[in-house]
Amino acid sequence: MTRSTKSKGPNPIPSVWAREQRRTDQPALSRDAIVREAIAMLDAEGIEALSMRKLGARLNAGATSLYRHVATKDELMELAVDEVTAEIHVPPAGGPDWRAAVTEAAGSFRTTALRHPWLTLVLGQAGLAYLGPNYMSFSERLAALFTAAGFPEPSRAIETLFSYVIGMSNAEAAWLTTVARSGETEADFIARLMPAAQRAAADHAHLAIPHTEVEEATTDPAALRDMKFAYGLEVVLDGLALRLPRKGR
Amino acid sequence: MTRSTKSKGPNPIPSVWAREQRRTDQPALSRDAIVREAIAMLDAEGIEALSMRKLGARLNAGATSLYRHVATKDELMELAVDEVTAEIHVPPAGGPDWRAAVTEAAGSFRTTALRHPWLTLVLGQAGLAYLGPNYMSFSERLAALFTAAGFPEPSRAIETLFSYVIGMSNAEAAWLTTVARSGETEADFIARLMPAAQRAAADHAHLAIPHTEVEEATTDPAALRDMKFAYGLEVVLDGLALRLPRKGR
DNA sequence: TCCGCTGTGCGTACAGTGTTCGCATCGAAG
DNA sequence: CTTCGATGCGAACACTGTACGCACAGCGGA
Repeated sequence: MTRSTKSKGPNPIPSVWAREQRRTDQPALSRDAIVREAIAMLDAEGIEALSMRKLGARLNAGATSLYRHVATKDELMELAVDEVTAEIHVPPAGGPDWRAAVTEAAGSFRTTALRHPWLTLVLGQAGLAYLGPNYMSFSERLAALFTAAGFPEPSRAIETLFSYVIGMSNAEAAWLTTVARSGETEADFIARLMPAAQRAAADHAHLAIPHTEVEEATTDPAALRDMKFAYGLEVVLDGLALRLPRKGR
Repeated sequence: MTRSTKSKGPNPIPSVWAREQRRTDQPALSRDAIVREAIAMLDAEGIEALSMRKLGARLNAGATSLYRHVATKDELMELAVDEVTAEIHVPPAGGPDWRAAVTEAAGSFRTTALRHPWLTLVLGQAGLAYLGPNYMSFSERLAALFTAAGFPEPSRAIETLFSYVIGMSNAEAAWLTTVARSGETEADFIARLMPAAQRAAADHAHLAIPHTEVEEATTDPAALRDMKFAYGLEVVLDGLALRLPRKGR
């Protein structure tokens, strides 16, 4: 008994009293808490800053403890995607103005994608597997909307529209991520890069940037982005409207 | 001299003769060779299988030797993107049928993106920096095409169209990557997953998959994808055509 | 012929990553 | 009180991108 107490253990003094109580102030480790914190980290620090160790640290837990609630990091990302999908608002089907409803849904997707700039990246990385409940109900509501609008092949129309919406949102999110990393405001960032951009475009006859656009980009870049998105959205909606069997306008 | 020859060195016998000649059979290490091999690896093994060590090994070189020709892995990816961009064919501006020309350019982008399924991922990851020469000339040719077609704001039209094209291609590329990882043919993969998909859609009234589509998906899935892409492309082009000042049809 | 220089390859090392394994500890059930 | 399943976690493994400094090849000039 008087043998040296193998002092290699986690506690220098192997006494029950020296050991700290289990912390119950923190809301404990649970799948939901993990996903919530992961989303917060992704939003704040970007997609490549999220590591299981850092996430564990923020939850006052060891890195490997997370694996009791989540099979793998990829699965965690799927859960995060599904969680965030719930933020997208799709108006109920059957309203009088299908274009307004679809515009609302598309805009809601965009603002969600810009609030969580990693969303479209993760969505694009895995071609499948996103059959989470929130994602399913999002799809269902969209399908209902387009069916009620009278589209003979609603899934085609949805695929077309959201290819545009996702593509555009993804580009915007990537841009905003770059801006955020620079630490400057968007307008300052643009102003600083403009000379280089114009020098690069100098050799190409058709790439000149009109003065009015330079003006707006350095004044209210967010408004310019809003307008660009709205423009493309109208284009796609116009094209889709032509597929409507008469009278749907 | 009879002391034990510190056998920790790279060569067991530290003799000039034991050392192997510098290999000159291999075409030497150069930036171009590195980029070419990187693209080959990306195409064959996917984006997350590319590591500097494996790439070095394939070039009969040490991992860190690559850094003499390439500043960082991100830079290497930019170079790969630009290299691959040269494969996209954009018809010359001023032809009689702008729709056919734009359709050709969009289709060429798509096939390139499907041949290199990592393209859209990398494109989306960095919002900027892709001002490589090939990418610039690609943009220039597109701008020329849309300007000649008579669009008052060609950059808006291009942005709209390619948001759709990139969004759609990205989704397809991700899907094909998933299929490839399964080791099955696309049709088999679909057939195996269909029951699960239908079970998942059972609770949602508007998500049923029409029988004709199930039929085609399990028979000639590539043709179905072609058709979906073409459908959305026509939609967008119809919408764009409405912005043409009269007579452009 | 020799010297130094510059460009190139690379072995070693560092700080990180996702994930596995086995041990310690807990609350609840028998 | 004992037993058991669930949970936390330290250590370890096989990787990753990349900085650093040494070794050496070829070359221009003395």
